[in-house]
Amino acid sequence: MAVLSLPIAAPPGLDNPRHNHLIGALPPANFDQLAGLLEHVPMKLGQVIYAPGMQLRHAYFPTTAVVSLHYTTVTGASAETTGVGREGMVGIALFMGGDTTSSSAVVQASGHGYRLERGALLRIFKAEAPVRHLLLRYTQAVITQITQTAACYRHHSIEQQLSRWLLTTVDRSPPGELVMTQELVASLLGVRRESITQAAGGLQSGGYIRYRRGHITVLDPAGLQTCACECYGVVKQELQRLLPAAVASGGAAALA
Amino acid sequence: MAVLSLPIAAPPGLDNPRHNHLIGALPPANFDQLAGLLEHVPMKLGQVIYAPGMQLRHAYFPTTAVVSLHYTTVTGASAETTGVGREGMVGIALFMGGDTTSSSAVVQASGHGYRLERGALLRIFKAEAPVRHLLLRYTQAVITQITQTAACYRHHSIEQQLSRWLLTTVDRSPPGELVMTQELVASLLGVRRESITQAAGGLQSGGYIRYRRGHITVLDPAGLQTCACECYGVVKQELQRLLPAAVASGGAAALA
DNA sequence: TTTCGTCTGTTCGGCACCGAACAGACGGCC
DNA sequence: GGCCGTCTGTTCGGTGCCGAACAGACGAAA
Repeated sequence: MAVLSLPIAAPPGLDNPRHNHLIGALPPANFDQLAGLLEHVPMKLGQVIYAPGMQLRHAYFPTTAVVSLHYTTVTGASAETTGVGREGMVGIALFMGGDTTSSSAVVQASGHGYRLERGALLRIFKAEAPVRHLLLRYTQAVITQITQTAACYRHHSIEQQLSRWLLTTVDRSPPGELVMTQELVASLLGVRRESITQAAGGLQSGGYIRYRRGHITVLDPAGLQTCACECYGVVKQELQRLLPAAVASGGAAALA
Repeated sequence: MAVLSLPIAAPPGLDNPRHNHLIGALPPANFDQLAGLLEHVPMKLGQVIYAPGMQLRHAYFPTTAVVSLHYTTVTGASAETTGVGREGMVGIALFMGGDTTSSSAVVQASGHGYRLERGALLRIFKAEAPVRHLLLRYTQAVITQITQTAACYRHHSIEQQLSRWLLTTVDRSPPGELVMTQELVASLLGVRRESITQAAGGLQSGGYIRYRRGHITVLDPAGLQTCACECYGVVKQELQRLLPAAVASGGAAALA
């Protein structure tokens, strides 16, 4: 995966930890505890947040960046299991007690985020029940996402999966077009680039999306949802059920 | 899925909560707290522990039964995302805060287990840090399993997946043959019954397994592992790393 | 404007798995 | 021992995706 030097979406001065929905959903007292400990970080396309077995030292809370969590097989093939944008965090394994995972986390769309040092996270997770509940409910939502991804990989067509992935990624990203080559999308979904070309061609001729050389725009989210499998709606509804306080800024498409 | 009336493996009198590895890994003080609250229950093939959206009232700790957690699509197709035997528990959503899931849990091999009422589980989860740590580390292992299943569904052949599934299921079951038709295995893996017939035929002629009308015996676990993908080893190793105290009774095959 | 690298579109054969239909065989039950 | 339901084996065509190879097109940089 090539590391490009793209313009960063939001200038640091305008960014704010509360733009991350988990941070924004914290009770004021807990937010004040954390505010001074959060470190603003740029997150660039291709940057590896963690690799399999790597000891995590920080949890990351994206504001404008999007991170892909995926597993790479011994033969080099890979498949995304879930993604993280402003609605979530990277580094669940820290408070679950494992400290590492067999997956990797790579930045899939450049942007910004905030990170929190491991010790500080564990301290507040242990001491503050509201924070613990928030993070555990988010983890439950992540489990739903991975579960749905597994079923989706088994039963749904590439066009359905691409539609779902586009809708989900738009929900996680700042408004506007996605900066994303077909090659990258293919490697995230674990399929050939040509298959994405074909599926995307179909979606484009249907008027749902538009793309040109690495820039994808979703024109008709509601229509795109009719091309997607149920997985998009299931995951989104579950996130809203589990974290109502954290999803104030709604996604692109209404629920089915 | 037909509900058969099969002979139950272990007579209740000989069963013991500690046969479940999570219960067995509890510190003595916490075990004593729980012992009187655990209710011994038979778990019969096909029994639905929970369905999507159903409010959970108990967590289940199998001793000899095996439970399959799977998602069913709107078109009726299904795919297992993880399973639970004596190494784990059913009902993670209770302490994660969601209370329900979009998946189902169905008994895949008859046997026994113990169940714990929701309120009691939440009380001890909240009050006892050692119990909390144990259950969260188990949850982390489950996340690894679902992640691996997703990647496996994407990239590995049915024969590899069947090999992995057999090894995993043997690890979760009491010693001896598995009572399991090809039809049932197929519905768990989300493939056609004929595909299982073909893959199982290959494994049988290789001398790795033997089966006859619903009874499968793994003859050569180590050999079977060479037919399986890496997923089996990854998941097993991660379980051992996260829950060393709970995996005293080792599985069928040595790690690669 | 020209060049060149990257990204996208297209084609061809091949394979794994699907869908449906059917034959045979085991084993419980009367 | 014989019946019958269930489970297993086999076949056929169809299709979705893969693997590889190559042509064209956009756009940044010279």
